[in-house]
Amino acid sequence: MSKKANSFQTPIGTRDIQADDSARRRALSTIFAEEAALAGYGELETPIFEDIGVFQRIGEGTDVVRKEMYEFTDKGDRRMALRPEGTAAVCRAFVQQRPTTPWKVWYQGPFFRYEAPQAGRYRQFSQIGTEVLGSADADVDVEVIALASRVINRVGLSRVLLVINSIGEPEDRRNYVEVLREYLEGQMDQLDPADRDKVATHPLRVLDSKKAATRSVVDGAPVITDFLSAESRAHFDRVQEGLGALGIPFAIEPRLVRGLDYYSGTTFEFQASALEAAQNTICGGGRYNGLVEQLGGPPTPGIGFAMGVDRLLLACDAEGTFPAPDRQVEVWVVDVTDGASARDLTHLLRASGIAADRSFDSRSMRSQMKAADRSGAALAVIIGDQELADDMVAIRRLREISDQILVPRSEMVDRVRSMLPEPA
RNA sequence: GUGGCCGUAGCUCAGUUGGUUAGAGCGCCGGGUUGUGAUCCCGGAGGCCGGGGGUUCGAGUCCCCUCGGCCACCCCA
Repeated sequence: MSKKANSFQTPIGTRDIQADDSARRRALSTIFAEEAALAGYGELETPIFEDIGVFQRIGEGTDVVRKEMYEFTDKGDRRMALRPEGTAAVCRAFVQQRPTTPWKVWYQGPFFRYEAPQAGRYRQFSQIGTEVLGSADADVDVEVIALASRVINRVGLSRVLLVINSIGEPEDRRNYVEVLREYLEGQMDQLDPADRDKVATHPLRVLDSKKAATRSVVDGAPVITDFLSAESRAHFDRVQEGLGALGIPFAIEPRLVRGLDYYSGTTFEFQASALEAAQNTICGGGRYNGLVEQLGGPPTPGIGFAMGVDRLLLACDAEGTFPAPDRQVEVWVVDVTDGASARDLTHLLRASGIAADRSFDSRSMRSQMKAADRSGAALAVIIGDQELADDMVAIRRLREISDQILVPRSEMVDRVRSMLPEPA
């Protein structure tokens, strides 16, 4: 909500992500990094902003470049844009660095799209993804899909559907689009009015319309899979065979078209059925065999996917899985003298690898004990005037009724360690 | 960009047909005899009722504008 005129809040569609949420995101990114490393992928960091031309290559006709980019002119009069997605930047990096192929990378970070926010959609959002450049082998498609699948399984998501399709090579698609357009033009008056002008500009987009009227027309439409060349067909068959061999369930969806113009060949999406919301695609990707060339590189096949972190976590919430990790401290140091002991002992505990915290501002013992209890710490280390004078500390178990023990200050770390429960 | 719903304490909300100093729960701070928590009891801080304008003797309550939030379309992760 808007506050006083002289205060600020996050821009529309952005938010502050605090402790529990950020810890969860870090955990997800750790899982992803592990799986990527197991499959031989290295992390690639590209700039948050690039020359706007890099992103314009993802499709002059797409909304993403037409009206959703955060564009600006820098002080050197260069036209720049905040990155709206990851693939184009990875291809730019490939062209610039010319690594040996196959080049297998993964990336993570914030992306930006100027859209009206809604469930699972923000202006600054977070994606984790991979790209493989330089191999047209269908087994790469399988490997990439398997990686996404592994991550989805590891966060505990079970109600997820993998749908795949092949939209063929450009020639296949041109033939298909021609037939599709003819079909749609013949049924123009049956289509939902909102979809009619797409027939001329983006007939493929009509296929995934949500309008009931349009859907019934689309149900009878010719399917792309009937227009694939023998080569595309064989590739797609090999992908299906591979997924079957790895035990990854999937469904073929001939109407699955993806929104970015650079896609060709295999396309796929993981859809979370736990999400009632309109944004149930938690991961989407596919092949793009012409993008590197468009960015000034040699003809190079590529494939990759992007996972929407925000949506993935929404799906986890809906399934009640992947809770935020514990970030409780193990020991709370209560010091009712002048705070110097708390200062020194928390430092000592931390240096010994034990998570420790304390109260500040000379709170009363009662207040400090309350804080200790609330913190979730298993133990309280207590120092009063008596302990200080005797060079001792009291250690008390929290979260249960117990007596406290008195130990020499020099033995504190060892005693604390022995009283702490085994790390999980 | 279009449409629907909504905007009262840090959080979740209540505020009767417009009527005196705007409430609750949770949270926070302090206290319940001098140094001990999670229960209980007492007390306290904290709101120009998102902002601006209007109607009225009087507006958190009605009207307009604006900003913001949520959701949907569109698009996409």
